[in-house]
Amino acid sequence: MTKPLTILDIARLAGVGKSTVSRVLNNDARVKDSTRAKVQAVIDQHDFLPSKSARAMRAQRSGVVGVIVAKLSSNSENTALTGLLNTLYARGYDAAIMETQFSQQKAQAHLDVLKRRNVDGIIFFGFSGCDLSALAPFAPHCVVLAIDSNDYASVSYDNQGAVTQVMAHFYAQGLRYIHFLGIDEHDETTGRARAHAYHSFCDRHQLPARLHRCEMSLHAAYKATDSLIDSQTQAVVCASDTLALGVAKRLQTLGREDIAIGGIGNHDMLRFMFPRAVSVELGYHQAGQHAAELLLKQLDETPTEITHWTQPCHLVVP
Amino acid sequence: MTKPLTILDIARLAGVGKSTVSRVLNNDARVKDSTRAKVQAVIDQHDFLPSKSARAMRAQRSGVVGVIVAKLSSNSENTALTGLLNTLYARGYDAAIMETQFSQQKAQAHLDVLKRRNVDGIIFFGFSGCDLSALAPFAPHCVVLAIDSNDYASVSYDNQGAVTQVMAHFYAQGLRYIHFLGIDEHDETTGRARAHAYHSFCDRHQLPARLHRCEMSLHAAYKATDSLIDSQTQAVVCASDTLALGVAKRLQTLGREDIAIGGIGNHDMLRFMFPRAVSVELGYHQAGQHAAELLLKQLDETPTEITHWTQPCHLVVP
DNA sequence: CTGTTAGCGCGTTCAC
DNA sequence: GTGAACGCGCTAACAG
Repeated sequence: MTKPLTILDIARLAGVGKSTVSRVLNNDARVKDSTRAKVQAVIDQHDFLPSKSARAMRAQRSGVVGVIVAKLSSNSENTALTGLLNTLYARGYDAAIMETQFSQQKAQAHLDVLKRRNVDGIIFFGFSGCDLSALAPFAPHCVVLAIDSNDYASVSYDNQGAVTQVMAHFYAQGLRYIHFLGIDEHDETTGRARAHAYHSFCDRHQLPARLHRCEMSLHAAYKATDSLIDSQTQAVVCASDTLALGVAKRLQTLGREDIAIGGIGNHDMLRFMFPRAVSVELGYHQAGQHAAELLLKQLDETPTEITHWTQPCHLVVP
Repeated sequence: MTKPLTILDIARLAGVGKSTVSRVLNNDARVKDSTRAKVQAVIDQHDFLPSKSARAMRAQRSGVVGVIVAKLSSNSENTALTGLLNTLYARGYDAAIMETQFSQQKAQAHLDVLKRRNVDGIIFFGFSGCDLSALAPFAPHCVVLAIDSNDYASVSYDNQGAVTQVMAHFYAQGLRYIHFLGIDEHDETTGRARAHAYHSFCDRHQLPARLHRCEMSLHAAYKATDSLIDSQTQAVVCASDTLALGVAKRLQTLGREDIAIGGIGNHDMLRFMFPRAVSVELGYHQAGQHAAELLLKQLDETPTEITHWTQPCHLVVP
């Protein structure tokens, strides 16, 4: 493990000054072609790589964006993350990814670390009960994903549209007894917004509304099914595909496969296990990309206004 | 957005020298308590955070470890990642996570970036067909996960033991016609090692071996089931829980629920959808932790020998 | 115990 | 076109 070369070593080897090497590295036009070639040759020969630490210190920008997610095992989050990373890589940025496990305390700790790292920006995956005010020191170089915010740029999912599309689908099929399984109101998006869209649809179309809530887990949905359905039930719409999987399993066990199932998230597993179920593609991947693009744009040109983007969704039928 | 304070600002504000502030920051004992308190007060008051870029440059170590994974959406990988991250955070390291999507080319590009970032070490999640030689510049500050290597420290899963445990379980139940669904031999671990363990068990116990291979996907497993089983089949062991889910679904459709199912990976979904299936917990989370610990140990004390660790596994029955 | 000094590797003025 | 000199924020070595 030999000590890595510095820009000065290259300069000496090429018989030029430090700054000339620096210019070559940064594609500065003011270098004679022959000199450039000579320097480049030395660089290639030793495959010299300029230190980003030094560059970061000098330029006051690290080329790193901090990404704070709640849970890497979440399908929505890791899908968005993949889209986001590709966009960042393409622009020469790296990501410092940190996981909060839904703990506001960990989020705060991570933000502190990211501040010391001089990250150029932050992408924050919102979760139920998170405290966005901790992002203040980073504004306007941050984007929040999956929740709305008045204070920061945001990319959110179309919770309202997703539920409405599933409901409209069943409604168009002539179904009228459509029940809904959601999660705690405390959750702004998956909990409150989606339940609200359900009620709203029922009102508009004069449908009998019947809604239950449970924990966001397969088992909870499974158990909640019995108290949600009755002999009239024609369809169950769920606030997420995880819930839909739980409900579908229970309905299968009960032999109630006459009941239609709708979910949100377009999870592979739901389509595979219960092909008859419908789901809504929320566009996690694209939302991730969009969040990254938004952040990068903010880094380039200090923004005039706070931007909000709602990711379009679309129904996926068998 | 006011310009962040530097250690010099703090020194002036506290009426001391730069290095005294530095000593306070690094818990150097040689500071009078009263002075320390005075400096700390100023630090707290302005919630000053020392720049890691500068520190990295000075210390020639960035406090960052590069983590290269194949696919964030993989259950095994993101589970291991979570374990790994917690361990790194606890020791004050951050992770630069990069995704290869199984592309060796991307892996190489990521490694180049990580080298310029002066990362202190690398944790590389092995995938089928990956070229470990690209890690050479980082040795001995790297650990590979999920595959074996003679050249680098590694943490691998007990592929042999996992298959053997499932087989032994079925064998103990008196089952003798146990078939196996695997993936391409080209994959060293999930493909070759697990198939080999199957054959080996059959030989030892004089069981008729019947093995098929398919792509690693729910649908492929679903379709492969028909040609794998026959009227005698008593159990199907799968090289992964994904395959097991595909097979189980097909068997359910066929009404062949007399056939026992065994998988590897202890995936939540398998246990929920098919509670009668058995699976093996490979210890992804712990393997991730262990990989991080191994790397950190190597960073502390330059290692004498290349360490290899096989993560113990255990059967999970209903 | 504490202040002063000298770099770490690089980019960016300035002169030449 | 090119090189020398300076400074980014911090830590280590040396004085006091």
